[in-house]
Amino acid sequence: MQRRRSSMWKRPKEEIKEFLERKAREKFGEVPGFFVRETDEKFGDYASNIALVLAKKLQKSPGEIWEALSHDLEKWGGELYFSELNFVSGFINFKLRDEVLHSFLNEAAFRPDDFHRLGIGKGIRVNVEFVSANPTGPLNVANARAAAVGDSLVRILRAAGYRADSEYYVNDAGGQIRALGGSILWRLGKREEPPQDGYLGDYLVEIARRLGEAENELEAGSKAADMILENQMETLKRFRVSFDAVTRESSIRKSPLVEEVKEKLEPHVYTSEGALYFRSSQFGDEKDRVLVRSNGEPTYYFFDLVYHYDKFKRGYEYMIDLLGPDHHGHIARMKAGLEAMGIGGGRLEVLIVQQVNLVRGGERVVMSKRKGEFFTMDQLLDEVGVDAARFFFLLRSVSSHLDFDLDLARTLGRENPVYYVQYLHARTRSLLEFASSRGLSPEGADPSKLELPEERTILRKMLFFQDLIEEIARNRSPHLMPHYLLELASLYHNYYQKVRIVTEDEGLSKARLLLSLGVGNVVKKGLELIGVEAPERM
RNA sequence: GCCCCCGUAGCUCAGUAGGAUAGAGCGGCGGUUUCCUAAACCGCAGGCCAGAGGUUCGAAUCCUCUCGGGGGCGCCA
Repeated sequence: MQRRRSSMWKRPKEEIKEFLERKAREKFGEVPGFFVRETDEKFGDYASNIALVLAKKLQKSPGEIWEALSHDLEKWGGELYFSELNFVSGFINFKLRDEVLHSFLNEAAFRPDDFHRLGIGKGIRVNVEFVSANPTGPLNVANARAAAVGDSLVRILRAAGYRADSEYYVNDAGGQIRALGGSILWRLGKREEPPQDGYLGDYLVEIARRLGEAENELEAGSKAADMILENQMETLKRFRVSFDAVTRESSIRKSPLVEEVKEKLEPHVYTSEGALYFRSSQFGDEKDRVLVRSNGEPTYYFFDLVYHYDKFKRGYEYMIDLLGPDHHGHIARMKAGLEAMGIGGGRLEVLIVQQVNLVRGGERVVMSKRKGEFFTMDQLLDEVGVDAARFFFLLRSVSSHLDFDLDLARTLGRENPVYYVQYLHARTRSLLEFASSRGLSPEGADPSKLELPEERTILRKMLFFQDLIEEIARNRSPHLMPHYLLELASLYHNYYQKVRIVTEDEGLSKARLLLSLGVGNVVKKGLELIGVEAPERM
């Protein structure tokens, strides 16, 4: 990848935070955790609680802390950054100079591919594993949610400067593949009944037909799994999700790391009733777990440990796994295993992605997994399209159950948030086109002509885009992106309605076009980071 | 019984490494277009942040308990 031209731009929030931290340390020694973050417009642009936090620690009044810092703060940032600096009810409030906002506007307008990039990830390698569905059937809506969240998280981590990779784990070995194979043989008429834990969905009819012939369960199962995996990947590709790596359990089973993991865990195992147990309870799990069954077959858990060890060996500093709510019991034992192997449980972060309920006509769509009746990801995409699906899945925090309103997702209009945001982009583009037909462009515009309070509010919001990327990356909370975009869209739509952009005043028109270009670029980038298209026209 | 998630406006949800007067959308009601996209905008109404204690200068946010909804507790994955 080509190294991008670095810009003169420095993020005010970061600068302010660093300065406060340094100064406070000089004067008071250790500094407890404090924040600098965007604040309500009536207070300024950024606010910090450092005086409150230090006051508590040092048994002083916040006013004394402010007294000690204000002079240096004024001296350092008075020229560069702040037009106003004040101390209200314990908070230090910063109002940025308009020039700072204008400078970011130029970044957003004229460096549309780079204006959002941060260095906070410092090139740290992060592996994000998601979906990892069993290759026994089509992907469902829960997989779709995980795909939307995981893929967006990877995109945003990269924007923040992490070296993030996406990964898909395939459980193409073990009992379920035999069950799948048995189900295929049944469909091929080679056995009377499906296996007890077999798969009864109609999709296997087609798979069996394509397979044509199979000698035994295992052959049928593994070939069918390959076909199903291929179908899953096509669905994901359609959803604009691709993976940097697809790792198969079957290859993990053959890996030399199996022996290595055994050795690492050796000091922490014991045998009971013929099974090999790992003392995971000594590493924070609630009870010990079986690594090797009494029949000699290692458990899924064991291979999962090998798999994570493999990821670690591949050089990842952090491993983020997106799992379904039925896997929360898995977290403690995985961390315990990593801890025992000397990797450290802290390297593994598990995001439990809560369930999805489809809603149509105000009623929940009932799905019966047992009968093989479920709403597939493909059906969802057929019905609402990729953009709406991705946007809707991102709208809620992963820990919340999500009600997906199929009717709303297909609605064209204000009530459908995805169109509301996309429309903003289309609107700015068509505006620029219109202006261009009048010989007007944002090139060389003077942003200081943007004097309306509404304009400053929008500029401020644009500036927060970078802080948003930081927050999403740090807290693994991609759902903040659609919320931000909705807010920005609301500000601009409101402004557009109120103010004429292209007027007789050329200077002012150019400045407003510059603003529009910048807003459009921010929206486009924001949508791109969650995998949603930004149409030029609607 | 134990564990995880959730409980905030009529509905769906943001806000939870404690911070300033709790936000948004939808839905409801009432308005806006000779003008760059009305897939838009404006106004109004709507809250004991499930409940009770506690910690704190300060709690929707942290701790304890209770209630309600969902999910999980296998030598399945």
